Amino acid sequence: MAPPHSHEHGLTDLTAKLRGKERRITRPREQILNVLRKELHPISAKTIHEKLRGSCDLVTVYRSLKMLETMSMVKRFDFGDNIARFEMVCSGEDGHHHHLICNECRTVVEIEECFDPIMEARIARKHGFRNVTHQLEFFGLCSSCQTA
Amino acid sequence: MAPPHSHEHGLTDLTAKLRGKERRITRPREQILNVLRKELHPISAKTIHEKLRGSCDLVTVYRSLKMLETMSMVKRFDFGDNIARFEMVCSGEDGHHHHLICNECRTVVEIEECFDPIMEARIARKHGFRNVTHQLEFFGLCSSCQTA
DNA sequence: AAGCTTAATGAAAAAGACTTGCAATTAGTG
DNA sequence: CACTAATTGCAAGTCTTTTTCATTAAGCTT
Repeated sequence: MAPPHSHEHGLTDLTAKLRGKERRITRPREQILNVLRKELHPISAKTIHEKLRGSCDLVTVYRSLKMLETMSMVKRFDFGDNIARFEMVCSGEDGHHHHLICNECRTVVEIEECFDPIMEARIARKHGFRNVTHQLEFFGLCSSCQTA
Repeated sequence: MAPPHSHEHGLTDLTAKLRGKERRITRPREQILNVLRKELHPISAKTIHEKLRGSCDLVTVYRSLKMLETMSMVKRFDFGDNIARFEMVCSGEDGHHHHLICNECRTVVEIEECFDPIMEARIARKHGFRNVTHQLEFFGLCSSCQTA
């Protein structure tokens, strides 16, 4: 049984997910997942590319991330600075959680609290929407940046 | 007494806010506020520029919006597509609210429900953050797009 | 293990949102 | 009316992400 947030998703899962779906397991995709597996917080395509130290093109990172996102293996987050950041989805979970970001130093903290799902369901029903999810991020000043 | 969400913010408020602050009331700024006043949902700089039909440069729209944002006269929203959208802040309010966006046709619905402020305060305290706010948007499939 | 089909990659260029530099303009003051 | 500094327009630049297309290589099939 995998511990929660273990980020142990890897080649095995990739193989399983891609099986039968005219999709291929490639070097760049493995490597990108390896990088992501070690990260505790969402990182950008550019950062991933840097950590890969030129072993594949930045364009491939973008393409792979998009593909992995449609396979629900990574989740995209938006911290309001026009840079998409990605986190590996733990196997068995849907990757839904939120972050608290320092406006000053951009430190990121994972948040376990969530918007009330009952309220979300009510909002969906009220407006006739289906498959409603939400994107929620918190912003503020971390303790270090309050004094500085 | 202004009705809630009346969007009646205009030249008068602009004058009041800018008074004494080495800032000027200019044609483009008035016009941008006029456009924004008529809108029910957040719109992008590009859209504003189009509605102004070339009466000022797109760059000026960007600059004005940034300025109006620092004056708390408009609020920036982020619908996850790397396009900043702006809404006029109703006088007397802080403009804090959320939206429900259709993933398919991009229809926008204003949401009055909000994330529990007590929970937000707890999150802030727990991690030693101050001045914590949140960005919350809902995404789903609107009724029209469910059938299509 | 060689061959084949087609998905995936790299490299360059493009797209798109937004910013910056700078000379020309103009708001608002005296 | 003149003057000063904020604001504008235009061009060019930045930065993230996408597209094009020829080349490479996954993963069957035999």
